[in-house]
Amino acid sequence: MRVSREQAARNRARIIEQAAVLFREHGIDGIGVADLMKSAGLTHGGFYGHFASKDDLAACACEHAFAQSQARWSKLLAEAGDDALPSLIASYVSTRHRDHPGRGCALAALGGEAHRHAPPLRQAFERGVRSLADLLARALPGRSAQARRRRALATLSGMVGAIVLARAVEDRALSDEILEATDAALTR
Amino acid sequence: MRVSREQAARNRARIIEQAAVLFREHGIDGIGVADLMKSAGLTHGGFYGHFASKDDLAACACEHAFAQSQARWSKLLAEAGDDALPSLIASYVSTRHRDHPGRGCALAALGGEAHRHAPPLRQAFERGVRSLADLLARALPGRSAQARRRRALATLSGMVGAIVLARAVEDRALSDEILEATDAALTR
DNA sequence: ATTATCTATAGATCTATAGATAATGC
DNA sequence: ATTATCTATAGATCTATAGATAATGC
Repeated sequence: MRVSREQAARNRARIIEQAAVLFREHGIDGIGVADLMKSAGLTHGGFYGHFASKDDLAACACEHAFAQSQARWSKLLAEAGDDALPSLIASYVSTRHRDHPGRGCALAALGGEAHRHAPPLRQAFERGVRSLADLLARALPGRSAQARRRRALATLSGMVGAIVLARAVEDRALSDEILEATDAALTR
Repeated sequence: MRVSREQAARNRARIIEQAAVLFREHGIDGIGVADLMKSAGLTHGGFYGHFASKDDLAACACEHAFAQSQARWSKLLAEAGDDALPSLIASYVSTRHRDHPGRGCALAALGGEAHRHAPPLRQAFERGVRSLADLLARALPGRSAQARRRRALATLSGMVGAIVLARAVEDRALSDEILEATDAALTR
């Protein structure tokens, strides 16, 4: 049963959206094409009409996830006035973010496996790091643009590392402690 | 062809050592039992005489990797005198570490996928975080033990995040910049 | 006799493709 | 007629197990 050209485009967008969630939750190697398509309400055979390969979709899904993060960060930074940066950091280094990888930052969810995948995916990660670091740099204090950029990259490292560690440990109390300590250090 | 009890114990140790390298390089889901056994010079059928499952080996391999990190950190901290902490941080947040995940920190290499595995593995990660944070806390300045512990957890977040991000991006210059900026911020 | 390892394979994946089907859009 | 999707499957994995083999260790 064929659908309209518009519906096909919506289907493609839905595959990407669902993949962006499921990849972040299970890892790129942790979920198959059949399950991705099922979660978009399609059968797996139709996949290759939309994407050249699973890695092609993975790159599109990461691009999508980074665009969402960028939009969210921009909005938070524009809204929050003087406390913009601390409130962005607090919302990133939070139990809510830790507990919902599917809707969270792709750097934290998939950063560790990015280097094992094809160039398009790694390039999506690079653009993601650049754009998110740029947003931080604009919001950070600092004499020169270079000093702000350096602080931005270091801050991003702390944010990503805190979520990775908080998700990795079993004990909730230790996990909470990692988040609190990192938040305090970065907003100091 | 059977081997002696001692040789079997050495074989088991070699499987764990090799697995600790290969898991950090390829991810736990990224390498199979057959390849792990081959790299230890054995056939895959013998695997289940040594371990209950692949996840059982993964927990042992992470435990082993953390023990190595702990030994390395202890040695660095004991040797380096006053500059102990900055030199530990510099050796962690380095291009050398970034470029050799197989011999590097398991938190950076496997932290992102730990939460998708069985409890024994996550518990190994928890013990790893605790022991490495303890070593940092002892080397950090700070009025109270609690303040040192908080600074230790935040420092660990920054170290792990820097390696994750530096490995994820394609461009070497950006990758180097992430490491330098994080090193500078953490040793400031 | 026990047991560490080997060969062989079952059973369950997973990516990708081939060909059929049926609705769109010229 | 074109094409988006479906069914079915090829071919390559991967974990785990069963049974055979051969050397150790009582």
